[in-house]
Amino acid sequence: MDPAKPSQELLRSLTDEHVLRALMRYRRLTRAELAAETGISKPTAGESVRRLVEAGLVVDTGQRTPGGRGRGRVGSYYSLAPDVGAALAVSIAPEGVVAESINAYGDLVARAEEPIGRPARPDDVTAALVRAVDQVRDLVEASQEAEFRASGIRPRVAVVSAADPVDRGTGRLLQLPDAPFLLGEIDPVGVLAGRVSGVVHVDNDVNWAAEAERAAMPVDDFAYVYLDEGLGCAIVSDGEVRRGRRGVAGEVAHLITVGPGGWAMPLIEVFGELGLRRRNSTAIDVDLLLEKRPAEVVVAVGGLIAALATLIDPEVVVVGGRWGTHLVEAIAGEVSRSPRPVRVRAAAVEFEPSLAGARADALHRLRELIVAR
Amino acid sequence: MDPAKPSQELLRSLTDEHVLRALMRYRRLTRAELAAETGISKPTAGESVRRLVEAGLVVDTGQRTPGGRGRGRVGSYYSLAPDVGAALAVSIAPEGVVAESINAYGDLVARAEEPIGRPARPDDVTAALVRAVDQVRDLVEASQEAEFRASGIRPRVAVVSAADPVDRGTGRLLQLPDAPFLLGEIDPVGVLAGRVSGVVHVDNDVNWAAEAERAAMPVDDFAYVYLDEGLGCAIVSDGEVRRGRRGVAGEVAHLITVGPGGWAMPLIEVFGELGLRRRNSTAIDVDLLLEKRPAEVVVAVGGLIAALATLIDPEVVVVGGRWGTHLVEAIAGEVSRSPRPVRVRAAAVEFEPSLAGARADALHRLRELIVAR
DNA sequence: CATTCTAGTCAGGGCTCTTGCCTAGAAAGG
DNA sequence: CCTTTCTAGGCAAGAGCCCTGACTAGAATG
Repeated sequence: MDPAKPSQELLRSLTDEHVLRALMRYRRLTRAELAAETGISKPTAGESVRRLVEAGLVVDTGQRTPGGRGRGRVGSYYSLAPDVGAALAVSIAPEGVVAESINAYGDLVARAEEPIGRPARPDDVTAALVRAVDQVRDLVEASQEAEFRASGIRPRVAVVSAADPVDRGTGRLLQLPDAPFLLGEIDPVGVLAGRVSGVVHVDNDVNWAAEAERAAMPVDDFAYVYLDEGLGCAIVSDGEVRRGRRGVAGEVAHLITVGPGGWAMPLIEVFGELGLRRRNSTAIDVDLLLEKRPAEVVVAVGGLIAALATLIDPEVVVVGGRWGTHLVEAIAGEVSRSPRPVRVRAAAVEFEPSLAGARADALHRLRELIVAR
Repeated sequence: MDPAKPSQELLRSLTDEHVLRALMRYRRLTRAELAAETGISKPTAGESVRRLVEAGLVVDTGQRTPGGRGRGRVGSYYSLAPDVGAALAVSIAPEGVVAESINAYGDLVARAEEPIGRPARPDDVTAALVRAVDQVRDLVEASQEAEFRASGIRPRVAVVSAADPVDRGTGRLLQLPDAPFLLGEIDPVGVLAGRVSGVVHVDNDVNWAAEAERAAMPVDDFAYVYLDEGLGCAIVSDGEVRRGRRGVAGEVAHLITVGPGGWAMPLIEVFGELGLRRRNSTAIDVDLLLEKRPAEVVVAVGGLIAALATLIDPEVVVVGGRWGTHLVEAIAGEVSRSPRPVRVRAAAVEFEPSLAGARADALHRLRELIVAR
């Protein structure tokens, strides 16, 4: 049965959920403010606060409404208890690992960055991941503010962005045949399992970048094309990132497009054909590409975007990645001359887009955990 | 706010919804059976029945529990009131129009078929649509069973399948440049608006066929490739048909694939190149194609499926349509030799797949209307 | 020091759900 | 034919949740 079973308990839990969400949003509220904010009556809101304090989810901050509000009785501010916990957001890229601890308000509690030497070997990447996460834990532990100390040491949930295809079922990084594979066979779930009390959720960095883009703009159907050392693509349909069966939707290296001379050819081979792949690596040589800016690359990407436009009918195609952002205008021009033109523009979220998406999801998951009990 | 506001009214409506859904499923139940089935207590279930009878949504059938059940007091059977209404499911294809009236149990109440002469001109199609729908209404009206008469004359919702691209916003048929366009500029919403008391929902026939396929098998991510006079493709991701911004996701005629001689070329042009398009029409000549079975067509479809596999990562690609079903094995063989093989099989729903999908959606929408009040 | 004004509580009441018991009434069995 | 058995449905009591409206506590204002 889809709809929840009707019961008084359902009502009560709904009330508590409203109160908790209001506190997540406004950080601290008096009982009266809670009632006004949630639309619940004052006695009911007060009763809910009493329950939640008893359950340890909400605390009296000790703060009182300041005189500045005018006359009247002073109110007690309540907020979420420190031990509702924190979430971990991690970005793993060839340049390095970034780990952040986020509390239920969405505040950044601690952050650590660990560079990775070139070329990135799987063991180095795993080691950097461990160092970054442990450093965040230490930072939280050393924090002066007691409220953070209790909450962040062992995150309740972790969300990881990785710059390679990720298996949707296992969370492991996946080497697809002949496609750029930047990090190697990392298993973030295994590494983090002991350091997180709950779920470790891993996904591809482009999917997270698309998630950040989605949150930043009111478009329900778009594609995010990521053009950097690796090639990536994320699909947002009906307002959600669509990952496909195994989670490798948008792994476009093998998409057949127009190659040099008009031949049909997989996208990744275009770069090989033009001598734009790094020696001893499947990665694209971005510096060389930006120096030469070959028209063939623009045409090939145009073929990719035409395929996206045809198959998923996006409102707009967002282009990101180091060389993607540089060539976005040439690509848009190429697409506008195709038989099915579609709007093309550069990504709106420019700073750490993948981490931004992972962070937003980590916050969302943490809040769900708190509300669900 | 996402979660519903807690209130006593919410509980009551949830109870009523449970009762209504149980009646939709089991057709007739006594109060005691309703309580057992929904898990709600007897007095509450009884009270809900009283409310729903008063609201006119439920009626005492007059039937009583037969002695066959053993001793004990006889119970009264309740079922949905006849005037909860019916839904209309319509399929518009070049061969003709089929219209069906469906009641809230999912029973076929009436059905009419109207052929269309070749070639199908827009006016003929619209006329056939009108005739079919009116004939269904007359059949319902003439029905001996009073219960159907009251319910089906003016459907509460209509779901239409059309064998051309459909604009998601307006429900109109959409001519895409140079793609096969079989029916012409029909406006089913305009035609049916006066004949239906509620919404008229139109979508492409391949999307509906995919919907029927989805209901028939436990797969959340697949693509449905439809190969007939027109070329179509539907994408099911995370358990739902994804239509894209305008609703023309999967209009694959212009997808770039491998053409004769290895040249990159839009899929539809492959058929022109091979002389497989009908004279004075954008449609594919299916008989000729099935006679010649050119290897180039299999290769071109293989390119389409490779693009689908790459971009949306389906668990399986389902092939339907007149020549698709005949060539499915050759296509599967071609795909299995590609660098990203994916399972390919023929569609499971063979009889009127589009109508089956539209019918299921019509039923779903009708039930939602009844439950929502 | 009286007034004003707000946070929080209390009292009363309505509604929904549940449990447990009772009644109606037909079939089964002697 | 009468008693027993057994189930559908109703009734009564009670608990829980939410709401309205009134009241109390207590600080700032003037």
